[in-house]
Amino acid sequence: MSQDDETFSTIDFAALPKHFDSKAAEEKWDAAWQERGIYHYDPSRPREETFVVDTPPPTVSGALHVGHLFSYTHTDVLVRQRRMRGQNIFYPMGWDDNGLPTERRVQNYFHVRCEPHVPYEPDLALEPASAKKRKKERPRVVSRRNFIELCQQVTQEDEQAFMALWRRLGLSVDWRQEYATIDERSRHLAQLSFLDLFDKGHLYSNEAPTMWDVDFQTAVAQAEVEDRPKKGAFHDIRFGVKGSERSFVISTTRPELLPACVGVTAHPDDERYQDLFGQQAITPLFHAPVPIFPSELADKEKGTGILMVCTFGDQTDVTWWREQNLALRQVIGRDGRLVPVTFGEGVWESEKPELANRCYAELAGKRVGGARQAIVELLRDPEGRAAGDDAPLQGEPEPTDQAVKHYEKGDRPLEFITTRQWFVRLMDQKDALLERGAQIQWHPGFMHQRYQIWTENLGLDWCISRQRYFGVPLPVWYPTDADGVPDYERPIVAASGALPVDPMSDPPPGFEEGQRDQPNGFTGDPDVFDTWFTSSLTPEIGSHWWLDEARHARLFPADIRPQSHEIIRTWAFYTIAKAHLHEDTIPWKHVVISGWVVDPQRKKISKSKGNVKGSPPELLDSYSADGVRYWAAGARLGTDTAFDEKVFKIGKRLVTKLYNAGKFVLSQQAPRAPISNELDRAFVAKLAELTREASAAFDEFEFAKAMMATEQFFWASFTDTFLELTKARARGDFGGPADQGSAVAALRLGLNVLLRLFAPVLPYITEEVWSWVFAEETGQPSIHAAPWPTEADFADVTAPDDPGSFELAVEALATINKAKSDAGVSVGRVTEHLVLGANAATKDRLAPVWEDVAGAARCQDEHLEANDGLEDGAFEVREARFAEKPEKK
RNA sequence: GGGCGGGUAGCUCAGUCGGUAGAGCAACGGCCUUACAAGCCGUGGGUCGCAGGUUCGAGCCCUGUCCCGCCCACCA
Repeated sequence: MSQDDETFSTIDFAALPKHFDSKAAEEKWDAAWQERGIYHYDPSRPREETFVVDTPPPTVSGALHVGHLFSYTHTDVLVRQRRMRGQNIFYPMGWDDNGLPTERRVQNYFHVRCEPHVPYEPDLALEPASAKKRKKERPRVVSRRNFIELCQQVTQEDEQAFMALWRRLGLSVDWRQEYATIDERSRHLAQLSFLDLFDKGHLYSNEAPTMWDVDFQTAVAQAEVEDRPKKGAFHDIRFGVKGSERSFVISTTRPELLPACVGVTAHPDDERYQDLFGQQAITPLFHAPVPIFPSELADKEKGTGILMVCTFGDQTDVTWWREQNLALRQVIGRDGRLVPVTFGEGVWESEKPELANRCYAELAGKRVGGARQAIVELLRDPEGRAAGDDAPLQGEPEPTDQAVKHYEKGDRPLEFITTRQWFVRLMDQKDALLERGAQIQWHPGFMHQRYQIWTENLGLDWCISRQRYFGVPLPVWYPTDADGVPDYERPIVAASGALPVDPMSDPPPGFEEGQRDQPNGFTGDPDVFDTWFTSSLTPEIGSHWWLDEARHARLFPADIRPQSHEIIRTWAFYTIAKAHLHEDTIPWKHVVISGWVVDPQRKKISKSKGNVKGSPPELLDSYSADGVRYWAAGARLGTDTAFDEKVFKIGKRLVTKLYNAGKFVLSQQAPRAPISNELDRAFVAKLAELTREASAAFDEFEFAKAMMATEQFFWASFTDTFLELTKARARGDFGGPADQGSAVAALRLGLNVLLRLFAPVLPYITEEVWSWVFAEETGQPSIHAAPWPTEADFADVTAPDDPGSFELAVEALATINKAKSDAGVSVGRVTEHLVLGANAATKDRLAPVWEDVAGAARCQDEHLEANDGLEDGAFEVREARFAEKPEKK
């Protein structure tokens, strides 16, 4: 590098490698950025200068896929632009290692099973289990605390790998702000959240029918439920009426629930059944008398219009059961099998207990599917009838398509099973939560509706307890009476100073460990939280809510929550609910929703569908981090994007072009001079316009628009045109030192500004080129700490005399190039003689930039002629003679 | 069943206030040109899903409709 006051400082062109080594640059610059701490959050700066990101913690249970690269790049692009605008960035990274996927992995990896009731082993040291061991030996039983420690051990390796990938992708995360959803602080805050909600009266526990997964054997929340299409069949079954010859036919898709029938209902206006209301129906096979009542919820058009109410077939059954105060006959057990019961005893009323028990013996112990087959056979036998002469089953089952509720991670339909669970009251907060949603800005705006619809349709309080082992324990114990029976109505909640606690290994306040599960002692609640109970605190985990009030005040509410749209009903919704219930506020100002990466068939790319194309490391190797980021940044928020390798290639090409253009511009030697030439000033005016456009787009979170405008300008207005037009003058082929200096100054300003406009999307190549000259010249060692371009960058350059002179020069050169193309000669061929026509006005306007056009066309003898037949701004080559192809050396 | 988003060149996508349809890639033709052949110059390519309506004028606004994707819905 040479430098003095008289000339521009330049690079030695020949000293730079011919090709840009992106992988080496990624290693070099990542290390430099970490070392300089340019991503560090500065707690001393005020809140209004700070931009707080509530980063989604990726699940640490598998590998990251291309969808992660996509959406995390979006956030990073926004963050980098804000950083250049001078904001103090808080950009943490969390790891979601809390939940079922990790639980499964740890079980497999160490060949262990968690059992909350066994004691903690402080010195437990396990090795990964061999395949042989997994096959031959029974899994080792460990305490919940040990299980959590094993999890942390397993996830640590993955977290290292994830971090390496994120850093290579160029995410400008402050790694000092790392957290995991199972780490001590997250457990602490999740339990604090429980305590606070408990104190405020937003929590309750009760024993009630809850959606239950029979495989995982846990309660699940409404948000974790999805409908799946399933083939079912209507079974028409004849019921009797007590003390009457009357009968009626109900239609059901779940005949196996017949023993659980506790009522019959029809619409109050249904004339077919009005005479039955108030009477008792008799079920076939089990001959249980059940009340017949009217209900607006019954649909006259569905089935036969009259239906059986069971405990429990669906949510409506639960409603009827509550409203009508019906009996509870729970036939399906927690494992999904029909439990043994005896008809004629207790709630299991029957007018023919002997027949009922004989029939039920065919069902007991079977799963739902088996029981259904068995009961259909029983129903074909006239012996079980409750009315009429024929068999209870009327005709053959009629196939139908149904939508059946499933746990999103489960395989079998959910059942409603009565268990004791903890709930957060949300049904009384719906209006308030809708109002909170309206206070947040959603990008794109229509995503707000997803939130609204979900909130409006919310039908249940939030069930937060899970009968799993790995997770954050509920900080609750129950006192036991003299018989050792727990009193669930008087829960003992942990003291806030003692958190985090594990009630299965820690005693509650005021008790000794020796009193555990003893009469007049206590028992620990073995359940853990729904993972969303912790995940919904990510803004508070980042801000250290309650643990550091001053920090919390500076970081909460956050500015942006980036996330994908399928978890609006879970992550976004619960986070809003928590901030509302805890602090009576919104958790963030903006929600930024990325779309999905889809395959050419428009299906979401996911590992389970097997349509994942390239692994992230492969993509980064093939196309460089900048190339991958280019692809991601080209997608608007909320819009799905096709996985298209062509786009990665274009990104890589752009990186190469920036490298080459940078080398060229920064190796031009010339006397220092202000930007004075007409063409240069016209170019700068366009550059200023681009800057305004890109800045405005970023203000609206529209990074794709900003990048595409910059890219368009870079090729069409910089490398292909301005650079070609000024090349000869920059070399000093004509004009004086002022003209030459003006050209080089404008080229450098153009490069400098374009690098900064590209920097949020292409952090590596822009930093590389920036480092050659601009870092020292501007005193900004990193482009990522340099200011985002503004009007101030162009303040010293006076406006062009003719704002259209740049376009005229481009058009004139294009006209000459076309003549060369038509003549089959390269644009580099010397033009020995040229007569260019334009109308008089256009000719006069072109005059100030004509030398540059002629220089770019390599003219030796050029003439401009008036030709009033042409339109304004149009040119015509009237005479041209090109040099012979030079001899090859 | 309700709602949201999309449908524009072979492909991926822009399209501002309603004012003569754009870019890149691909294709085709030419070019080794003192930054770059990982490049450059040029050429062709459209019933804007379909049908109506409003308007002097519609890719854009209104109505209907088809297709794709997604979200939601009490599954008798």
